[in-house]
Amino acid sequence: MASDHTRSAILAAAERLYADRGFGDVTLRDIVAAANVNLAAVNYHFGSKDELIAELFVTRSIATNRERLRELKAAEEQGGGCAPIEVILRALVGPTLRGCLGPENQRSTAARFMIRASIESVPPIRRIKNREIDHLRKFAGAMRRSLPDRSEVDIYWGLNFALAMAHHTIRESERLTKLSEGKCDLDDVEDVVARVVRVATMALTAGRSETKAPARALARDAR
Amino acid sequence: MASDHTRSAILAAAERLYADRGFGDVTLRDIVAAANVNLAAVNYHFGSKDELIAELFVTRSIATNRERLRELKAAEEQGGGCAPIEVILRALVGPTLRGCLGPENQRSTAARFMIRASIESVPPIRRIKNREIDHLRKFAGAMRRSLPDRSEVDIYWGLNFALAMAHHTIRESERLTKLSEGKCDLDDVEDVVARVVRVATMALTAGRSETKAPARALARDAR
DNA sequence: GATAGTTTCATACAACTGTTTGAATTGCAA
DNA sequence: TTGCAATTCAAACAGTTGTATGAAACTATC
Repeated sequence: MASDHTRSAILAAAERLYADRGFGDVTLRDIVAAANVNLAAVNYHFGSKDELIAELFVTRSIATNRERLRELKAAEEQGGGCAPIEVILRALVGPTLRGCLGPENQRSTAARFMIRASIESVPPIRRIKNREIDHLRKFAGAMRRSLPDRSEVDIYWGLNFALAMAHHTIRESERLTKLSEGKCDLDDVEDVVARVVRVATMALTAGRSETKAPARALARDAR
Repeated sequence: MASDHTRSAILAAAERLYADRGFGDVTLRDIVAAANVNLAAVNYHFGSKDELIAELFVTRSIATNRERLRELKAAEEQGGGCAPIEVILRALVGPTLRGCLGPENQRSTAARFMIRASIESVPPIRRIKNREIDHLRKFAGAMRRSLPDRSEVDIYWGLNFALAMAHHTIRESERLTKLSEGKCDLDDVEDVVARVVRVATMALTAGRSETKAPARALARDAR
C-alpha cells in the first residue's frame, strides 16, 4: 500500500550519505535534505534512526549471506555432500571481497556502505553482527566435512583467519595501497580472492600429506 | 611544572572509561566526574576532547611500536643484519597480541583501551593511524632482507595478512570464543602468536624449496 | 605579606541531536 | 462529493554535547 516513494528515497539517500561520509557525521537532517523529504518522515517510516541503519545493514547482509550459502550449497551438491576446502573458503570470502573491492569509481553504493559498516562499528550494526554466528557455523560444518581428520580447533582458527584476511584487506585497502606504493593491486579482485583462499587453505591443510591438488593451482583455476 | 595531578587524573579516568564503555558514549562530563575534577579542566589541560583522545592513543601506540622495533632490531643484530622471517613476524604481531589478549581480569586498562581503539574508529585516532605507514615500512624492509628472492608484492601481502590475522583475532576474540564454544583458547596468548606467525610464514614462504626449518617447530620453540 | 602567574571552579553558551506533536494535505473508497 | 485513513509538514521539544568565560582560589617568588 501507499506510494513507498518517501521510504525508498530515504533508504537511498541514507545509504549514499553513510557510504560517503561515515555514520559518525551524518544526521537525520542531512538524510532528509538529500532525500527531499520532511524531517519527521524518518521516524514515521522507520521508527528511529537506529532502525533505519539496521534495515539498511540487514538488507545488505542478507544479500551477501544468501550469495555465500548459494555458492556453498552448489559446491557441496556437486561434491556429493562434501566440497573441496578451497571452494568452501572461496564461497566464504568471495562474495564479500567481490562486493567491497574493485575499481572505486565503479564500486556500488551498497559496497561502499558495507565497507563503512565494517570500519565504523555503531551499536545497531554491532547487534546484528552478533547474530551472524549461526551463519558461520554452517561454513564450519562444511569445513569439517571437507577436512575430517583436522581438529575442530584448527577448523575454527582457519575460519577465523580466512575472515580476518578478507575483512582486514577491505578495511585497510587504502593503507595497503599506500604502503606498497600501488604495487598491490586491490582492484584485481579475483587475485585478492585467490591470495586469501590460498593462504587460508595452507593454514588448514599444512602438515597433511594427502593434499589432493596444489592449492595454488586450484585457486587460480577457479577464476 | 605545576602539580600535574589533575592532568594525569583525567588521563587515567578517560582511559578507563573509554576502555570500559567505548568512545561512543563517554562524555567529558563522565570523565571529569570519574576524575573528580572540574569540567573545564579538560579543555584547559588538553585543548579539546579530541586532543585528549589523541594523547592517550599516541602514548600507547608509541609504547607498542617501540616494543616491536626493539624485538626487530635485536633479531636483525643477532642475525647479522638479517633475521629469520618467523622472528620478524613475531616482532610484528607479538607485542600487540600480548598487549590485547590474555585473561580478561588481568588485562590492563591500557590493553582494553587499545582494543577499543581498534574496534571503534574515531576521527582523532584514525588520523594518527594513517601516520603509521613509516613504521610498517621498517618491517617490510626487514622482510625483504629476510626473503630476498620473494617479490615485493608478495612481501606486502604477507605483511598485510599477518596484521590482518592479529588484529581481527583481537577485534573478534569474543565471537571466535562463542563460535568455537570455547574450544579456541584466546587466553593462551603464546599459542595465538604461534598460530598467526606460522600461517603468515607459510603465506610468505610457500613455493620456495629451501625452507630452513619447519615454521611450526620454530614458532613453538620461541615460546 | 603583597604580587604575579597558574590552576580551578560554577555557570552559561551555542549548537546540534533525535524525537514528538498536531495541524494540513493527500489519496482513495463509498 | 463526502468521509476516513494514510501521509506530509512546520514547528517545537527536551536533552545532550563540547567549549568559553570570568571570577575565585591557589602557589610560589620577591
